[in-house]
Amino acid sequence: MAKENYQDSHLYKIRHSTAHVMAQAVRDLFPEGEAKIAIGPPIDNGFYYDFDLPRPLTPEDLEVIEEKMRQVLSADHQFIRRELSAEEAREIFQDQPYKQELIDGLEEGGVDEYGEPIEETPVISIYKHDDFVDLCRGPHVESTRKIEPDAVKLLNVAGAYWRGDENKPMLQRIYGTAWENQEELEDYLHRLEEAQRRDHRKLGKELNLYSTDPEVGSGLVLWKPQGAIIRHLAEEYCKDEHLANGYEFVYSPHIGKKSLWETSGHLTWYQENMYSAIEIDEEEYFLKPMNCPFHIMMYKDDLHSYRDLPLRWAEWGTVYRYERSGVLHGMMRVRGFTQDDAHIFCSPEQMPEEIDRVLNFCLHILRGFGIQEFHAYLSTRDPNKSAGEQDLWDDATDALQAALERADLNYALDEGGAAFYGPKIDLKMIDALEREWQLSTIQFDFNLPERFDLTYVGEDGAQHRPYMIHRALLGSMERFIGVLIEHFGGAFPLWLAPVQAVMIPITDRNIPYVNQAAQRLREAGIRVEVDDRSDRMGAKIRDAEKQKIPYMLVVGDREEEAGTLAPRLRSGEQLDPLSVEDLLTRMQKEILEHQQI
RNA sequence: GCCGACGUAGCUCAAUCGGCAGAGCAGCCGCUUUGUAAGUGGCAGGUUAUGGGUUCAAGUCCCAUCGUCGGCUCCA
Repeated sequence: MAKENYQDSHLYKIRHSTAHVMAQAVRDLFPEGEAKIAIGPPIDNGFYYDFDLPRPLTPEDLEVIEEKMRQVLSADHQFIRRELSAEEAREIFQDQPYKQELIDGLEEGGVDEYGEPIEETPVISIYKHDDFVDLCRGPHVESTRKIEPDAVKLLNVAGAYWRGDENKPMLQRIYGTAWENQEELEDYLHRLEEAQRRDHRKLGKELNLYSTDPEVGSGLVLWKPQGAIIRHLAEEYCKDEHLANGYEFVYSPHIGKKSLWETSGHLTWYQENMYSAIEIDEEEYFLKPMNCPFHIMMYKDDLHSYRDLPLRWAEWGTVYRYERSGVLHGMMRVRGFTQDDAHIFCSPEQMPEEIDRVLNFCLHILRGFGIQEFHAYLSTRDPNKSAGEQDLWDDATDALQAALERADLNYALDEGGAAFYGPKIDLKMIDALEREWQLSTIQFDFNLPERFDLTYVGEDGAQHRPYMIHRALLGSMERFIGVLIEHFGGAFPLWLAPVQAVMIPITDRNIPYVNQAAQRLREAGIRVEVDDRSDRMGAKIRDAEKQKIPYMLVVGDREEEAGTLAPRLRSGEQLDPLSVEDLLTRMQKEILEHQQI
């Protein structure tokens, strides 16, 4: 739903109004004046409200609050708007320090009551329902009667900084959801449950793809065979495509001397995200948080002519970054990960075409994995923290924008969101719970070529500064496979499935025939297993379904006599019996499909 | 890092008020030879995350550490 439509919708008003009712209920849970209320906007799929309370809220509190809300909602309390002066508002909210701060902001102008910047001069208004008054721009439903009590549910309590600033007090945030009717609420809760089934952490365990261990360390992923084969296949496909698209591969070490990271500026700008120094022979080394300095040193090892450019150097480079403990998340946000990194060195003239190439290559790769939907962002310069000449920035930003438009991508502008060293395009995917994860990034760098004094000899015989583009298409193997697990809900397409087919003999009599057929498939490169346990077929099918194996090949006496296999797909669909050769043809065709996009 | 919740067998979970650590699945050993989502009997499996404390007695209460989850902040 487009944001504008949502903000004008009835549902938006319902959620906004429900947030007020929740704040009222929370206020009533505490002695007068002890509950300080902050802000409570509608969000996608619900609303929240932030409070500063004398004690932490418990799940039991949520039930009490919900019950109180139902009482208020089943009565007919009008939402009444009134505009007033800052002076009068301060009087009304005299025991509410957070509201006082909001009123100050509104009076100064330039921000709305949520602290978001706005163009127009804000009008200060309050909304009152029952005995609860809140500073609010609205809009609201006419009356609490317009909200269905059975379509409201409080979900959880979380911490949130006042005004999103980690130097400000930590408040308690209650998340809730509200819908037009009970059926919609239940649909939503059902969708949430479904989404949780797709969580890569859950599937990672069920499908035995990866693990982590406190003894190894937080945010360090152990790729088990079933996960490693998926990664291997993904890498193999990508690497072949890189070679076919004008890239060369390089390798670089995992550590580098302190002086390297001083020159690159990482020790100045990035040290808090780096693992601490390793000292040996009175020399300090650091684990690499990025691959760029190494690729740059390789560039510097030779004298380059304009005829050599562009150079496209790729590396599946494993980097280590200290991520704060609270941000770690399954495979999606980790401390050690392998980027499908590349650096492109080109002349200024080549730059627009290179950007185009990279973006198209990126889209090609993602489509090869069946990924069609993502959110594209163009991040532009923050004048307060950036290196490089403005006209260089303008050229680069124009090139990125032009490439996005030529590729016919919808994108959002993230103004001032660029890194200090250059503008960028990011592609983000959403996970099962609609959280965004950045995968692809195409970044300009006006900084490192300067710092390392990179040059090439131009047609004119003079030294010129090359342009440098950092890019990662999958982002990191950890995050990408994590996203992919959720994208497919664990049911990987045939080419990526760890086990592509399982042979299911109905009786032990059929095992020799089945082994023979399996051998033929294996020789043809199919990853096949034989389930020769003395279990019933039904149990074997159940296990294969749980492992989301694409092909179940049932063989009983009938098939054996006819020289066929009876395939069942994981969708439950049963195909007509096929000979091994016909099955192989079918599977091989299906395996290659992803490359023909 | 911050706020909150949580941590019991490989997995999913029980264990009343602080009073004998238990089940299903998975595993192993049998029996069963099966026709499209769980055949059946037995065996084994535990320093209740780790370390301290309170108590006659701790999975349960307290403290610390580690880890996980939900958010926030961050994400060159």
